[in-house]
Amino acid sequence: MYHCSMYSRELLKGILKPIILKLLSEEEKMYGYEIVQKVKEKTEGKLLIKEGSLYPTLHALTTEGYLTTESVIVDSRTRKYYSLTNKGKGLAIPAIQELFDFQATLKLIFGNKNPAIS
Amino acid sequence: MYHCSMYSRELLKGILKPIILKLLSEEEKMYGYEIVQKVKEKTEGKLLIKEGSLYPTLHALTTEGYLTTESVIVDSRTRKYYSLTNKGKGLAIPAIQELFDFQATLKLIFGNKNPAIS
DNA sequence: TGCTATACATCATAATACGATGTATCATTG
DNA sequence: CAATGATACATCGTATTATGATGTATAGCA
Repeated sequence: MYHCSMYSRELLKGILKPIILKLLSEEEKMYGYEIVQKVKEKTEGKLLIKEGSLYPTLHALTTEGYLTTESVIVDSRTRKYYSLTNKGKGLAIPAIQELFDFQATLKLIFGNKNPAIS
Repeated sequence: MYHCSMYSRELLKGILKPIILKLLSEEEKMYGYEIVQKVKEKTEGKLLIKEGSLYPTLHALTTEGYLTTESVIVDSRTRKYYSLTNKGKGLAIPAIQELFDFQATLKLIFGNKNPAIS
């Protein structure tokens, strides 16, 4: 079997990068802590991004050229704003589409709520 | 931060076990190859379970007491049927519910198809 | 004869979310 | 005033797991 899922291996494992890309495609620029709060708010507390996941991922996306950063001091605390580069916007579109499709595919399997367990 | 997502770490990484549990809660008993085909069929070819993933997972679920097996020879080829134990049914219900919720939560973030990229 | 489908299996690897841990400031509250 | 919790960043080792590669074997078809 040479061929794979329509969905990349990364997607099946991880939804963090797509989430970041999705939020940044809606918000222009955001800082790490804000992303954590936004996801919490959007998902009604059901999805809590961990710092140990988020910051390394933001760094990775930046290193790969998908994000740029801008540091701002607010109330003596550092905020590191992230925004999509053009390359990042190019990545965001298929990534978001992919996860949208993935969500729809899950529904094909898990759509009906009540399992038929005898 | 002591507390986690509503969703288990396993879920965020893997959807294979829930898929198996879901199918076996609908079908009574299935063999490995049949599961691969069923997922392919249900998802219109978008999700292709790999043998390298499926068989080890079936073995693990069996070892953990969630599945029982029954081997049958059909056309000189072995079919190993798997079915849920009572313990397995107990696992299936929350696992399916969890993935159903997860799917709905993804929709909260990725629900609107068109990203607002300027 | 070779290819595809059926049908099982194992193993090493790569990817990544997380827990634990650390630093630092500010606001609140007993 | 001291303690707590929220804000805000960071790093690192670990555990988990889907997959590719590989192997065995039968059946059917071109």
